[in-house]
Amino acid sequence: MPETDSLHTIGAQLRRARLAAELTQEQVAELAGISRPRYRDIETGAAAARATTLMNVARALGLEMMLIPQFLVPAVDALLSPEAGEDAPAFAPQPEPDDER
Amino acid sequence: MPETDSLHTIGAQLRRARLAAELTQEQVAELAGISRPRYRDIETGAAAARATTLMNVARALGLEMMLIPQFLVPAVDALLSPEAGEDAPAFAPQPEPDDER
DNA sequence: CGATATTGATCTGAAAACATATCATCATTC
DNA sequence: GAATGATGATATGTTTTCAGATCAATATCG
Repeated sequence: MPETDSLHTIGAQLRRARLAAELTQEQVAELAGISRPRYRDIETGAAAARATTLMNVARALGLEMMLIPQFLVPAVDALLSPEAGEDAPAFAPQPEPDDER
Repeated sequence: MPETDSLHTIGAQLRRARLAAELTQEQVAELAGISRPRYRDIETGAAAARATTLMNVARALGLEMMLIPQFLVPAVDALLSPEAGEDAPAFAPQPEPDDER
């Protein structure tokens, strides 16, 4: 069970959110403060991002990274399933200046 | 808002889950397949883990990493609030968030 | 057709996450 | 007080993420 599966799952989720928001890879990368090639690798599952990078990318797409107790995952999935694909309502791409260096 | 806040938030969450499970840092590190110093840095928020590493750590603690649409975060938080986290009965006694419909 | 936009891909080099080893601190317990 | 166990911390070296640049493939459109 290579963790490449997890990477592809995350990437697919990001891609769906990105297309739903009608953003290009470059725009998401810009919002998340990373380069386009890097975002491409994350979205295609070619490479793992850092936790902080993934959080920035997720927020740029109107998503939030959360740690859920495993026994509550079904309940959360139930919350997600009905309106998972809702065309994004008020989603505010904030410039989010971050990433020290 | 530096992302060190995010790291501390995640770390605190991991620590709470670890103590609830009565595991040592070394045991969690072993379960997650990383070294103890590395897990310590993650738990204390001293350093960011890779997304894959964070997922392995989370699973070792009975947690699952999920990407939640931001507008659903309050609902998920409500699910988590009662007694998030430890000795898990097969299903949670949900206090029925008196949410209208 | 030619121009533009989006995405896929590769290369170089720097920065950060990793392992491993070692030592310090602070409890607890004998 | 000495021994044990858990945690904090530092140092060295390897691996991987990252930026930035560049080029190719595939649309889409005037």
